[in-house]
Amino acid sequence: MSRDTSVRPRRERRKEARPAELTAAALDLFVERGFAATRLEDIAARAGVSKGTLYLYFAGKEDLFKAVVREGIVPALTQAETLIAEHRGSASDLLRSLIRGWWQLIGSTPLGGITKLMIAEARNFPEIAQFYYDEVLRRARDVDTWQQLVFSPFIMFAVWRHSLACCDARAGAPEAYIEAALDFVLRGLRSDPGSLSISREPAAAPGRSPEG
Amino acid sequence: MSRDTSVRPRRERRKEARPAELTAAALDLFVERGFAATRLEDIAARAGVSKGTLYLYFAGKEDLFKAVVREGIVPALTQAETLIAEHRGSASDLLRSLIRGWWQLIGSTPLGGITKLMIAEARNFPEIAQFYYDEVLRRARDVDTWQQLVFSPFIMFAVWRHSLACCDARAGAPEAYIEAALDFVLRGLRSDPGSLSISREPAAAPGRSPEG
Amino acid sequence: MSRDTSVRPRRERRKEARPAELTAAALDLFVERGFAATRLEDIAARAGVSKGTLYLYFAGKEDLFKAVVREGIVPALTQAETLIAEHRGSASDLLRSLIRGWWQLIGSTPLGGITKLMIAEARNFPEIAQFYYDEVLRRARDVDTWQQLVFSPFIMFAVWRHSLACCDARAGAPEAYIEAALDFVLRGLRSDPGSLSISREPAAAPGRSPEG
Amino acid sequence: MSRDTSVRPRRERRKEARPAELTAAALDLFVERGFAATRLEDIAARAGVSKGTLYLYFAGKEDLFKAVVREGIVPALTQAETLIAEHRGSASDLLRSLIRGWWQLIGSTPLGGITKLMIAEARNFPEIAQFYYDEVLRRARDVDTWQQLVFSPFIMFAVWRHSLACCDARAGAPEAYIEAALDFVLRGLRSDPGSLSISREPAAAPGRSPEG
DNA sequence: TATGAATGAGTTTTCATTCAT
DNA sequence: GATGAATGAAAACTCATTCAT
Repeated sequence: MSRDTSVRPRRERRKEARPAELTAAALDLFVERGFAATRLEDIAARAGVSKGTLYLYFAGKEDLFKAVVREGIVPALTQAETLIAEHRGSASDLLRSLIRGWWQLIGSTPLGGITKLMIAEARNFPEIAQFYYDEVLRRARDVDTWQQLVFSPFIMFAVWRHSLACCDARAGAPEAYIEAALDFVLRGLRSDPGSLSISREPAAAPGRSPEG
Repeated sequence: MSRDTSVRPRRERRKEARPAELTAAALDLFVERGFAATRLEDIAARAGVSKGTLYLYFAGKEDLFKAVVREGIVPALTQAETLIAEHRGSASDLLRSLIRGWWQLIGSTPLGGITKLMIAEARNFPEIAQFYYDEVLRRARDVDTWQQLVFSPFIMFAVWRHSLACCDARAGAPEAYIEAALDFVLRGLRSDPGSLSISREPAAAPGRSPEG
Repeated sequence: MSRDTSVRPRRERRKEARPAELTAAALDLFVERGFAATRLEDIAARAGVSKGTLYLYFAGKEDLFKAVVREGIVPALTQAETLIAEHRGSASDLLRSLIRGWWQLIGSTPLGGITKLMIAEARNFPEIAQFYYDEVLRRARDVDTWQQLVFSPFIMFAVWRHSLACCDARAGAPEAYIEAALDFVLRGLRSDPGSLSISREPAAAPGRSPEG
Repeated sequence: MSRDTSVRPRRERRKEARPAELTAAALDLFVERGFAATRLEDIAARAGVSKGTLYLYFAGKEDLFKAVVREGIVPALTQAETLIAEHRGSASDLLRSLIRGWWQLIGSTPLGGITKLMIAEARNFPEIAQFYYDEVLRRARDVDTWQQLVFSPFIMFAVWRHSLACCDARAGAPEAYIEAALDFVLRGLRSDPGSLSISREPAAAPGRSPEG
């Protein structure tokens, strides 16, 4: 019951929310400035707490960074897996659903910045990069080169939004881009039946057109 | 002419080469670790000079960073412009030439890291990002959405090589990827005559197939 | 009388015992790590209370420290004075009784660490050091140089047990050491009649052998 | 040639002297306040340098501490060994020489504080304590209990000077104490022929009086 | 020019102390 | 009374920058 929560003392409610508030603040700043250039004090200020409070929840800057990446990735993975598992329909429909779902849950939210973050910090944090690689990228790359081609316009777009987009005066219509990119990618795949094998079902078997 | 240089006293030769040696060392480290996490002392050490020497050629860390980006971009631009200007043939041939040239001169060299660097530092260095955007990206984006789609596999690939590639055990054959990506992209463009307008000549006018 | 206490509600009993539980925990940790290196949180944890509770009984870290020293010293002094006052017999018997009593009540208990604590912190807490000096050391030193000589083996031993003893693999038999030291010291005093004047009575007058 | 040194640039001369200047300053403050309560900035100030300079010579506070102990102990050991090796005469003469030499080189100098430092910090720095124990104390303790008894008046005295002595208004005449203690100790040993075995020569064999 | 010792401002981190619950 | 989340002053440590040599 929600009444239960509303009765809880404010302090306690805060204590539970704090880690998420802190990682949210940290995500924004890490994505914007990078790990080294972000001051812990700024993260704390953005989360509305003092410097010391941060250390009640995280062992240090690096630990906070890891939490940011982990928390940013895991929910996204769950979503994607649900989407794929529940999908009934053609492979190209699946791709469309996946990308659109990604845009809603990740691409258009602060989580979209994680990719930029990983790109920028991968070599400074090999373990985290490995984790990201294993959990997020490996499966896609397991299949074949085409996966990279298929996804790069979308990844590129997410990274762009968190870096050089600030130099681009034109507002841009993200959704329009996404749709155009989908068309483009599906056209690129069309004459290569069997190359679209995101779903691991026979649906994507050689000889079968991705359009189903 | 080159004999002239070889006869010069070593000191003098060194003096002229210094800035380039320093920016080369800085490029490597900035790309690997990012701006904030790179220590000037490490750059100096890699260039084989002392920390103080750096200040004889650059006003400070930020100045060095700007020099790295500028020196990394300008020659690439010159090359690309030459390639485009001298091109005689179909638009899709031009694209192939451009990408292959880019791979040779930029993608496969340390300069390929500049893109990652700009992605990571754009928001910390708005002026440099603007410079990069104006000189490198604007023209391509001036035309239409398709440009992004066309280039993202290649940009993505370059960025990849300087970040998460370290987690990828498989060696990978860069050239094979480039060629596959070219085919993919050209196929994506095929049914949209007129959308390929990289060269600013009538060659890319609507109604004309990229294949010529 | 003691039944009275055992009937009291647990809370209340706790309340009265708290200060002693806290100083006991503090004594252990101050002796082990020194004042500055001991965290209030660790003391609280060892006493089984929260950090805040400490402030209900002591004004702060320094106040707690003073209480530890005071509580550690006063009972010992009372004991020693009782022993001396009640003593009937030779001066050397008194010394034996004193040292053996000290070992039972102080040397072999956590209170033995107080000496080490005072040695380590005297210059950081001049007032407490002065208090310790006035109450514990002055009288002994009032007489003459011999006092120091007589007591140093025992003081040394107590200090040792709380510092470098941890490096000594050999278990050691404390009581044997104490007895050997007593013999040694009494022998050192023997040819110097009158030098043993711990008790402030004429018993220790010149010309009288400590053996009586 | 001393002229050689005098010609050296001031900077360089300084660089060589710095570590010793810093450990000297650190010794004073560590002995006075203990490790945890001593601020690195105070050490630097006492040595006449800035905080950062300290880190050019020592990896951190703990490293500096180790250097202080090591540098304080090693020369003392060398001296003691030379004294023992060169000694010709009775065992009790050797003891007198040793103690007097110790007083001159250690006891009366800042190095005398090392013992207090080790007593206070042994449990916080087990490795250093072990080093101190192995190098300084083991040999003496290897023989028998008597060693502790023999040396405790002197050790105690050194410790005293660096802790509670500040509470003692009376100036005190150190040398007089040392001499009195020597007499006392030798008397304590006298009736136990053979127990004085500091020198490892037959001179100290059982049955032979320490007086030779 | 070139060096590298020295600096000190800036950042992370710790922990005694407070106070709302 | 008791708690423990929150605070912020203080201390360790880093590193861009300066400057005497």
